[in-house]
Amino acid sequence: MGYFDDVYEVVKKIPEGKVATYGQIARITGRPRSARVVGWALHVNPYPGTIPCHRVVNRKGELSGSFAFGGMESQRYLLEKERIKFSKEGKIDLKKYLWCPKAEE
DNA sequence: TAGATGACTAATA
DNA sequence: CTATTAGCCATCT
Repeated sequence: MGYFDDVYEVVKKIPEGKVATYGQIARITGRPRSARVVGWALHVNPYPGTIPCHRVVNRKGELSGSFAFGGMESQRYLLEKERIKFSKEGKIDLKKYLWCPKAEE
């Protein structure tokens, strides 16, 4: 399905202990303005065992509000399990945990 | 088929 | 800082 596959390819590459934003994935996939499509791709999430949706957050580093895994609790749990900590407001410190694909590749 | 919706972001005022 | 507009593409009605 076109663009969705690109999104999945990128999201699958997110290493443990790191998070990525929709906009970031959108740029990597070559569509800097398709952040919505990224969100939709994760929303349908056809490969829940392959797509680490919990590592994808919005630009502010917070959870997206409508999680498709079993609630944001699961997302928070999974992230904390990967050494990612949340601030009081339930946000992630992007300064430390934001994935740097350029450095990875 | 056409119009509206959605886990978003960036630019502009 | 907030509010509004536009852009993207798959899916639903």
